[in-house]
Amino acid sequence: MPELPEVETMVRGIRPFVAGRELIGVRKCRCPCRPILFEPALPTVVRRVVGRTVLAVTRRAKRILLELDSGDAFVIEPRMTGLMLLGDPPDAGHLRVEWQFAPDREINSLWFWDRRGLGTVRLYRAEELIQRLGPDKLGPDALVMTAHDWRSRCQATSRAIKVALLDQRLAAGIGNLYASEILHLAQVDPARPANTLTRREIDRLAAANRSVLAEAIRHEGSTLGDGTYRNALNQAGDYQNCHRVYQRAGELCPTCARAKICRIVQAQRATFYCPHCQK
DNA sequence: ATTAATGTTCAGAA
DNA sequence: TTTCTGAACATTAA
Repeated sequence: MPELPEVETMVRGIRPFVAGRELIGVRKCRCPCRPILFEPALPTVVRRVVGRTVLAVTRRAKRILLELDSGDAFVIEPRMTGLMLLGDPPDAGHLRVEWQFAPDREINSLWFWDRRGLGTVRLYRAEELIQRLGPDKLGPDALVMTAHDWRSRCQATSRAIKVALLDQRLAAGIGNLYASEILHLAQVDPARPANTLTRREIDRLAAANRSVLAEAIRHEGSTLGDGTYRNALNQAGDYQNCHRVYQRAGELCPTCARAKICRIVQAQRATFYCPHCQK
């Protein structure tokens, strides 16, 4: 489940090895699963990128961008189980794409590995980037949202705040795991309609958002029970050990120690919260 | 051995 | 316009 902290960790992991390198090839791997969604078709991609240099490796919400000196950019969406890898993959059977760089260093390949195969790799022109990833489509990045952003965005919807947090137009980058964690730290009931939050509560939400995401990045993301998420060198993250509520139903609330963590379902997704201290 | 659950995004319906 | 539902997919737990 790569969310913002996991994708940021991937970007930081591959950047030193990829930025400034010249591409000499891109290929789809021969994995036994269905081929990855690749746009445009691979021969077109190859023609447009071979011989180009990767100027920058950046993150837009949960997407990874490889920005080329031609103005084109690869936009990679890991979705559920996608990983960007420099080292060995968790298993060789789900490798999807290989980017090949001029063979002048120890690491000359970047891989996209994806067990479930929901991830996508696209090549956008500069003008397409603005159109398809611009603020109208993507919303402000959760890592840099201000308290003022939070106030205006929360006011605009009557959906439950937990459900609204998953809307990438409201806060780009938050997913199901961090939504529960952020609301618990902010002590806000996940079922509260977003537009009923007080100014004070929204300020707590903004602060909790920032501290949870920053701390999760510091721990290189969360590797859950299935062990899918890995950093660029195929190492697990740490933040699952810091989870306050996520997948901790039945455990005592770490804040109040008076109630047990509950699991409910909102918009067909699991939510974890403390019924005592989240109001 | 079926069946449910997992989570992100998008298309399409309400 | 806004909100909701289901599909895409692979793997595991029940």
